[in-house]
Amino acid sequence: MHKQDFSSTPVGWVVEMTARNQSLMLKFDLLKTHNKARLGKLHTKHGVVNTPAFMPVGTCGTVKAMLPESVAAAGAEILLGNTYHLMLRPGEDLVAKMGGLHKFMNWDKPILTDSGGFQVMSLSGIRKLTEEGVTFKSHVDGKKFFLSPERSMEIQHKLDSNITMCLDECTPFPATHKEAEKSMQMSMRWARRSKDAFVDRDGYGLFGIQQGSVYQDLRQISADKLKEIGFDGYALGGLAVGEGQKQMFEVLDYAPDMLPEDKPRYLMGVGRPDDIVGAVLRGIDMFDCVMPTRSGRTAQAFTKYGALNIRNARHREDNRPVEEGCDCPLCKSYTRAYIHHLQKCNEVLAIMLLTWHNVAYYERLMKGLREAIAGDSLDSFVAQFYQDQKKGDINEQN
RNA sequence: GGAGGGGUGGCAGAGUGGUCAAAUGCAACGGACUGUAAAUCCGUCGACGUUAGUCUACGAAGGUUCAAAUCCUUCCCCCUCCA
Repeated sequence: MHKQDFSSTPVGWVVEMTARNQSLMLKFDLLKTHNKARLGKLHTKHGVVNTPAFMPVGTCGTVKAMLPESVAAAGAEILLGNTYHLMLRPGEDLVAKMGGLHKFMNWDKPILTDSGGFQVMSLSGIRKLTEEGVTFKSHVDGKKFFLSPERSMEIQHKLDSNITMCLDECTPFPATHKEAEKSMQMSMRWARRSKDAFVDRDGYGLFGIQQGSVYQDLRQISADKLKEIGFDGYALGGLAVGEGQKQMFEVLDYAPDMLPEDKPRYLMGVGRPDDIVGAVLRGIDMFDCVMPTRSGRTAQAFTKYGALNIRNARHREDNRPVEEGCDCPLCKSYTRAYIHHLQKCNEVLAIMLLTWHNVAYYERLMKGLREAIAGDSLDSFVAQFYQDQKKGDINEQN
C-alpha cells in the first residue's frame, strides 16, 4: 500500500535493504549510507518520513506555541505526543472518541508517542515503580494513575499513534553498573510485555528501547534482547540525561552498531544541533528534543552561526534578521531588534516567532544532512557546519 | 488659612537606635535549558578591591548618642481632607 518511488530520490542506484519477509507493519527503506550515516524513508499510515529526521515535541497534543500547519510549513514530517500527559488530560478515551490524536489536534502526518518512560525518570518524585508498572500521582490533581506496559500500549493504540514506544525506565545518570543493569533488565521485561500487548496494524509500528546507561556490555545485552523480541525500530534511551556530549558520543560509537541495520534507529531526547550532527555520523536516523521549542520560549534562537540569546542587550538596535537566508516568518519579515523588544515585553508573539524559527532551523539542518548524504557531500557539509557554528562569535561582533 | 500624612537604592515598597550597604517585587545585566510538571529556572545588581576590607549612602543642614535610615531642631519638597 505504500509504494516506494525510488526514481524520485536523488540517487538512482538505491540500495534496498528492507527485509520483506516479515510480518511487521512499518516499512523502512535504507536508501544509502555514507560511512555510518544513513539516508532512509519510513512509511507509515499517515505518510512518509525522510530520515535522518527530527521530530518536534508536542507533549500535550500541541507543539507549544505553534499551529500544526506551521509545524508542517517549518518542514516537520512527524511529531511526538506523550502517553502520560494525554492520559491525564484529556484522557485517551476522549481522544479516541474525537477520532484519534491526528484528527483531534489537526495533524494528519505521522505521530510517534512516547510511552511515559521518560516521566518515570523526570517525575520520579511523584511515582512509585514496581515490576508490574508505575503508579503516578498526577501532577495536576494528585489522582493516581497506573501505567504498565500493557496500559501504555492500550493508550497509545487509542491515541492512534503511528509509532508506539515500549514502556521503559529511562535510567537516570549517573547510575552504577549494578543499578543500570537492574533498570535495563526490567525495561527488557517490559519490552517483552509491550510487544505482546501491541496490536499490529498496517502502517503502524512498535519501537523497542535500548538501555544500559554508559556501559557497553549492558548496551549489548539490551540490544540482543530487543532483537530477540523483534521490533519495527530501535531506540537508544537513557542518553542526554547528564552524561555530557563526550560520553554520549562514546556510547554512540558502539551502540547503534548493535542494532539491526535494516530498521530505523531513534536517539531519544537528543538534542542540540551539534549533538544531532554527531549522532547522524554515528548511524542515528531519528531524533526528538524539546530544545527548539523550549528555547523558543526562553529567548534562545538557533542559527547557522551558533545560538543567540535574543534577550541580550547587544540585539537592541540590530536590524538584521535572526538568521540571514532563513525563510521562516521571523527571519523573513522582522529584525533582531524587534524580536528582542517583543521578548523584553513578554509578548506571546516573541515565543511564537522564535519557536517557529527554531523548528525551521532544526528541520533545515536535517534536510541539509539528508541532501549531503544523498549527494556524497556529507564530510564537507559537516566540516562547514562546525566551522560556521564556531564562527558565531565573530559574526556577532559587528 | 486649618488639620493630618509623607520624602529609603532605576521604580514600587519593607525597615523606626546597634544583627543595615538596607527585606521583597519589578526593571536592568548575564547564564542555563536535551523521550516538556518549563512563556521556566539560576546568578549579579552603590563604588573601589581577587580576599580581608575601605569609602560614599535612606530629601538638606545641624544636633543627641559609644552607635542614627531610625531620636531632636531648622529648612526644602510632595500628598490628602476641611475652609
